[in-house]
Amino acid sequence: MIPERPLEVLKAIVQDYIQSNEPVGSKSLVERHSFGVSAATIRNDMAILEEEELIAAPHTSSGRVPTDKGYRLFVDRLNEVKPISNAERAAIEGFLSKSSDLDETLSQTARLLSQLTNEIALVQYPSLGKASVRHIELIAIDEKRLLLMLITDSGRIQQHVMEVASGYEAAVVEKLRNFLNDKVAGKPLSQVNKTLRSSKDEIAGPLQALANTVIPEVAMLVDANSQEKILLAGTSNLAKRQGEFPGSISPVLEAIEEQVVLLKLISEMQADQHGVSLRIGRENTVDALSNTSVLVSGYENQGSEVAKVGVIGPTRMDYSSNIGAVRAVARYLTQSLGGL
Amino acid sequence: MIPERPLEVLKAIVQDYIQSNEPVGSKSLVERHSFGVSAATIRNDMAILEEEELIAAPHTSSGRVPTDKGYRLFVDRLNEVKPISNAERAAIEGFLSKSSDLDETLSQTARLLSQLTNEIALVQYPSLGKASVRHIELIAIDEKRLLLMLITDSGRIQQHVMEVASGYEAAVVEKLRNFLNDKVAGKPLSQVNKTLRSSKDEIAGPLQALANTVIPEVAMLVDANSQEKILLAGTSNLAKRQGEFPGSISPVLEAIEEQVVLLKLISEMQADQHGVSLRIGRENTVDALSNTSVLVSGYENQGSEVAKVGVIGPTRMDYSSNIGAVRAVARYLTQSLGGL
DNA sequence: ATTGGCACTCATAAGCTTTGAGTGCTAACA
DNA sequence: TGTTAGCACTCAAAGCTTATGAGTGCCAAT
Repeated sequence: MIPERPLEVLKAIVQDYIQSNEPVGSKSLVERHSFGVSAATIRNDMAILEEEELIAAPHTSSGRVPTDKGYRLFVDRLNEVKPISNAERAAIEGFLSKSSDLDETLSQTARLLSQLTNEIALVQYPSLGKASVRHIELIAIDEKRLLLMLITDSGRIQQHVMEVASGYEAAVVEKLRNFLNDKVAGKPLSQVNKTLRSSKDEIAGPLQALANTVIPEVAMLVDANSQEKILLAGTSNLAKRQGEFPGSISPVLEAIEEQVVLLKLISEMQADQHGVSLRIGRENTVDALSNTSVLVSGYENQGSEVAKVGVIGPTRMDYSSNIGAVRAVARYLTQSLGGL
Repeated sequence: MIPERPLEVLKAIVQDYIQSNEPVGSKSLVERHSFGVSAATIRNDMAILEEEELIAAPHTSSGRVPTDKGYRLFVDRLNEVKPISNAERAAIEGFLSKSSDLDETLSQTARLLSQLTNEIALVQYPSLGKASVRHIELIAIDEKRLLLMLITDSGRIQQHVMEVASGYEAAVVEKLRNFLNDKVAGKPLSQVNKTLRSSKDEIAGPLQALANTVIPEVAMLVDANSQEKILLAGTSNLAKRQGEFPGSISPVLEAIEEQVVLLKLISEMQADQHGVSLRIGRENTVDALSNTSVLVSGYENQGSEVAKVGVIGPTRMDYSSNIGAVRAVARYLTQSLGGL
């Protein structure tokens, strides 16, 4: 087990390094913190930390830098989450109270979070997998076109315009709409397709033709929309921190823009005791993100988690503040969704 | 007037510089092109070009680099637009035929264009200012909530969930929907609010309470959605070209993420004879974009231009290819919208 | 366990020289 | 008049050397 003081030293190293972006040495440590011991003693402690691979020296004789493992221990055991300031709280409340629909709310949230943290913010759209159908709507647009809508209890609304080969009567459309809603309203999305398939036989007479056109489209909507979606904001924040990446930042940006990769990554992340989930450096299975940390928290609707919100930045990020910000934004987002 | 050969020299300089990203000198010019004259002669021509501020020397004795003015002359008078390759055409057709709804189509388009050009792609959502109402829909979600939808002929669908203080009856909702559609269907958005305001008096009896709640929301939807919106893709393409920007790229990214700025910029741009519009370097009024070129083309729906699509990249971009790509994508997008 | 002392390391910065692509100019040439 | 060869000149970039200094590891003393 690592004794107490070396852990304090690690904490100091992480804090100083996050602040200065310079490898931190024993001398500057004793100057900035009151350990009550000399630099030589700190050096001994640092040797222990290096032995444990919690810190590393970029060059034989330079200061030390936390490793991924060091950041991990810092976050898990040494870090106190910094609560957001009143000004920040006010900013969040002001921002989120303004927005009206889901799209608006989410994109505002992304902007807000990127401003609060100075990192790239990500906001996942409420996952349809966990949602239920609130309502299906079928609207005649003109003689040959129908608008099909799928509204979920998470507030997400999906629509699709479809061509109908032959004309149709308003009454038939009405009937089909009622039929569909009877069958699937309230049902979780995952069951919609099955339910519809098994009740196809119940449809008779004039409804049949239209139903044959519409039902596959409903299935398509459900499937297409199980495709998750992520919003990003604040890409320029990464560009500012160029220096913290060994090569170029462009592979990082590429990986982030590749939604599939990101979605897979954050879907694997489960909240810890702080209510957030964090992947540090190489803990991210994605190679391009080996110098970044991903920090997310879930937000809820109707009492259950529907998606994630968080930030991506260099491993050398201000975990204390960012964890606080992400948590706060997730909470306010949950709250704000309740009002939609 | 500038004589013929110097113009040819300018053309060669632009081409070589775009290819190599190195200031180009007289010797390498005569090597790579067959001017039939010696390097000394080319030097004389280059002196003319420099006199006209079409090229400039980064340092007293280095090769020359085109100025914004030089690029401008190149694009306007010397450049042949390179038609897209068959492979590219196939890619465009493949991509766009797949997509179903507007959101999907536009975000696919952005990705596609960024891949074709290796620049940042931008796609503006169809402007509502120019659109008309196709349909207004009012749907009961549950006892206290209504979903209001505004569908425009550009295919854009806007929705808003609203709380209704008191309960209401289905028949009333139905009546109000019909009333609204009678009044504004087919009307341009810009007239919706006025029309509704002036016909408020016609509403009587049980409709009135609900109408008083709904009509302001319609107005809000119309207004909120006159807000334009831009999609971006391929931000990482800029990061790859770091070197071509004097300072950091982050001000550039910031400016681009600031939608208001971008919208203003592209709204000022009017198509030229090629069907595209181009701002080179300082021609962009935005300071942060003084090292970038913005290239856009309009796309149409229902026979009239509804929004723009284009790319942003360093002034040293491949204008020949990019103009071709942007034009092609705009054309296919127009085509694809017709099918939605 | 802690400390002062000390030799050692090595990235960084500064100063210096070399290199070479490229220029502008001039005088000769067609 | 337009073109060319020749030449001195410029200057960024690359390479080299040296100086600096923050920081280390280790050891003997406390």
